[in-house]
Amino acid sequence: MNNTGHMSTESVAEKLDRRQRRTRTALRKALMELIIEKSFDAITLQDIVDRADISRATFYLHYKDKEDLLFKSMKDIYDELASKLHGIHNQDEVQKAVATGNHDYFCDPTDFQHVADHADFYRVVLSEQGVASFVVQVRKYLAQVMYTDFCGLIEAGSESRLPADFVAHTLAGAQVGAISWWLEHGKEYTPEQMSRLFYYQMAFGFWWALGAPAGSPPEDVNLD
Amino acid sequence: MNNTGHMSTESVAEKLDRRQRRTRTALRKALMELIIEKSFDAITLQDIVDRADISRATFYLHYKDKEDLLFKSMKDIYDELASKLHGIHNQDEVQKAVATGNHDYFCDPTDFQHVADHADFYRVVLSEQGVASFVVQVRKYLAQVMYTDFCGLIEAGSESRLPADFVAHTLAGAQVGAISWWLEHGKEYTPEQMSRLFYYQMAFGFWWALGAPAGSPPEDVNLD
DNA sequence: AAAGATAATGGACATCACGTTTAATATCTA
DNA sequence: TAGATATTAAACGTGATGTCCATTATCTTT
Repeated sequence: MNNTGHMSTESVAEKLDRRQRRTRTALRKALMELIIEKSFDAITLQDIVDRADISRATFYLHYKDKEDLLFKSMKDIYDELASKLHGIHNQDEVQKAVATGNHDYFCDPTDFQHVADHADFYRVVLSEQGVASFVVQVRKYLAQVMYTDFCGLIEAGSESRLPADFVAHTLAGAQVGAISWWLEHGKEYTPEQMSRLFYYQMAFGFWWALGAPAGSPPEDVNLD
Repeated sequence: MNNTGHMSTESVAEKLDRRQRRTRTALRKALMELIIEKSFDAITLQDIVDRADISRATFYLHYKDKEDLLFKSMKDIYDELASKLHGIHNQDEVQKAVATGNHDYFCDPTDFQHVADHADFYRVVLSEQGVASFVVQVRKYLAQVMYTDFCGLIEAGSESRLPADFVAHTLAGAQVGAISWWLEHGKEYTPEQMSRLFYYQMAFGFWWALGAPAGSPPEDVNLD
């Protein structure tokens, strides 16, 4: 644990010794390969170093254990998504979108495109054989992004009928559900189509989605 | 693995030797205690048998490994939920509800009440320290229940604008998100209130939830 | 290209949890 | 009570873990 910095991989990769870069790359590649072959729990440290062709002693010079490797590997993918979403989802953008009536803002295929780019990884890691911490982290991250959106939306003048963070976490869960469904059953849909399905569903509700008569939603929510 | 039948626990408990009943009860109780104390991965088999005061040899007479014990223990809780939902969610009931305009049917606190009854368990097992297979199983189970509802709803005469199984999986994910949020941040809400929040959110969509102008939803969905 | 610095290596090691086996003991059911 | 069956402690082999060290390979810098 003497060489393991806390900086994001790519950004400072140049500062690392070429040998260290090679080691880390090989280990992460090996883990990603293995994780789409069998469940994370079933992967042994020896599996990883064998696949990477790195000695076990070297592994411990870089990572604490296989969880540590997993988290730092996931961070790469996670950062990629974050950087794609960065700059898009902030209160200014939301208010601009609302002001101009730009629905496309809320119907953005970035998320689904990102998942499609890492389909094998997400399919496994979000599955029953997957990693609980990752599933939950993804949901929380999405919830946070959505919360920003909704706060911007509310700032734009509307008065929320339900707690914004409740809505955010609910929608984040919905998106994880949609993604999981997509990876397992919805292969015929493109990322663009998925984002449209998802937006329509969440924006207008299931009565509309199912073409059923909803009755009038209440003007105010009374929880008593 | 010679004594481990496939039947649900309670129903045939009487047929087991009293000693076997005692052993299994002790082991399941021990696991449930441990699982709310630390992550499932961190629980060792020795922890379980120590807590249960059962010898390790005996454990293996009943269960294959700790995963096996977990799944059979979870099945108790799972069956409890299933039996509560049984009879409520079938196409006849849905059609009756739609025909009589009974919104309460879709706004049923059973799920949230069940979660509240096992709050400690769900809080841990749905968390980052939790068990991926359980999170996914719960979501899939809820999706299946909802799918039945929606098929009944569509049978009742409406024409769906979005794929019913997509809607089901999305809503199931949303409910998991709502439950997780509730267990961590929404303690002030009762199960009844949660079911109301959830119904309103999912039934009428986030534009309504946030009190923002939605514009008109499209009459038909065009995915091209 | 050489020298000094640093990383990777294989191998050995103690440790731990696992899963199985045994003969003896405790507890059930009939 | 007797026979059947479940539980038990103890010991064992196995395989994965994490650490250490002396040696070798590879880098970076000059």
